[in-house]
Amino acid sequence: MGRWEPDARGRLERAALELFVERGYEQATVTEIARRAGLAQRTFFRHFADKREVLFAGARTQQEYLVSAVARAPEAATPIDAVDAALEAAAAELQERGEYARQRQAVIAANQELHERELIKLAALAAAIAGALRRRGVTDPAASLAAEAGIAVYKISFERWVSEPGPPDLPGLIRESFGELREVTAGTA
Amino acid sequence: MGRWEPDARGRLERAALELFVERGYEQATVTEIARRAGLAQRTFFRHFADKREVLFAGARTQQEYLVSAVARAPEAATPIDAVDAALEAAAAELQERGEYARQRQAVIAANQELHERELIKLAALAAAIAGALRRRGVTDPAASLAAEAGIAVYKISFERWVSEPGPPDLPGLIRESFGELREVTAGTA
DNA sequence: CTATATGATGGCAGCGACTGACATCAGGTA
DNA sequence: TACCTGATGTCAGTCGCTGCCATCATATAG
Repeated sequence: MGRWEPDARGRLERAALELFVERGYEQATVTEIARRAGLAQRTFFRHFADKREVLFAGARTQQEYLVSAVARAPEAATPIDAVDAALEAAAAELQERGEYARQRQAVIAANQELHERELIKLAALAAAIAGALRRRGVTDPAASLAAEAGIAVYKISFERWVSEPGPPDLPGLIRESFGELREVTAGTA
Repeated sequence: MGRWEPDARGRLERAALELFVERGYEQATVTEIARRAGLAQRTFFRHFADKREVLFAGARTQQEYLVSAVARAPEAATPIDAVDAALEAAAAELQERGEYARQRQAVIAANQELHERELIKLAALAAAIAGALRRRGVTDPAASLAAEAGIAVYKISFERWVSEPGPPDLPGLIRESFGELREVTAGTA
């Protein structure tokens, strides 16, 4: 075997998730993760900006997917419907890697630092979706509001999905939550 | 002067904000902050869990205020109206310390770590508001959705408030944004 | 086939955030 | 006066993270 086994980045991601599951995020040092992947600590930080980032490598792909999904929604769709459709599509993708997603989410939920990182990724997602809506001609603050509301719906739906025992379909939960949001905001005043 | 000057915590908060404004969050070390407050580095970490937390000391007070404001909303108020009223009241309080708020927000906006911490504080706020709504008899997921939607409105309104040159009233911006959220979510489907 | 350029990696020193353990001091109390 | 309690100081040590330079594998030029 040569000095450079292929897919160093992927090996680091898998080694990290393994160690985080085995003994928790804080108890696993970067040096250990790198060693398990057959690499040096210094190399870890060449692939990931910091220790948390190793769990969020897929965020960029997900964001690009969501943005393109918003862009290709029917021209007649309202902003909120475009966001709904995009999130349901992304949820369907996610659900196929259900086991990985649940394991990863358990690690994140057990650690505040990771929760913070997740929130800022979701905020970036909201900003990207708002941008996609503006490119559809939606003006602010409607674009930002639709995007943030969509992310709120996604957060709540995802929490219900991981917490519930059986495997209900995530897209369905998202659709329901959008409906409930409509009822909640339709109030008086 | 005695060994223990009063209000060590407050001195640390002020020294930290000063240094962050002067040369940025990352360039200011905890040791420097403590020295400017006339204390040792170790004492800083007895008052604040970590370096970021020194900027978020008021979050707990704000959360208690919001929860009680939701609790004392008229019994007939819808969930979203209760959240609206609470946020407008909190915004009025905040606006009185407008100069401090803007300075603090500038520091936070310039640093990603601080932005992350702010987001998790807002998420905690949303959870607390949802709890207050449940105590009013609102069931989930309506309670969570109303709370998250409210926080989304707050985020967007606050951003507009700090970015705009003149000093428009923050409560008014929040009220407007709730109205726009209603229009956005009222879409078809 | 050899020399060289390029990119990925390793090793090391060092800074700053954070923590545990122990000593010290001010103020109150028996 | 002796003691107790809480806030602070000091010190050593771990870990995340970075800059710097050496090293190795592969590709390409010659």
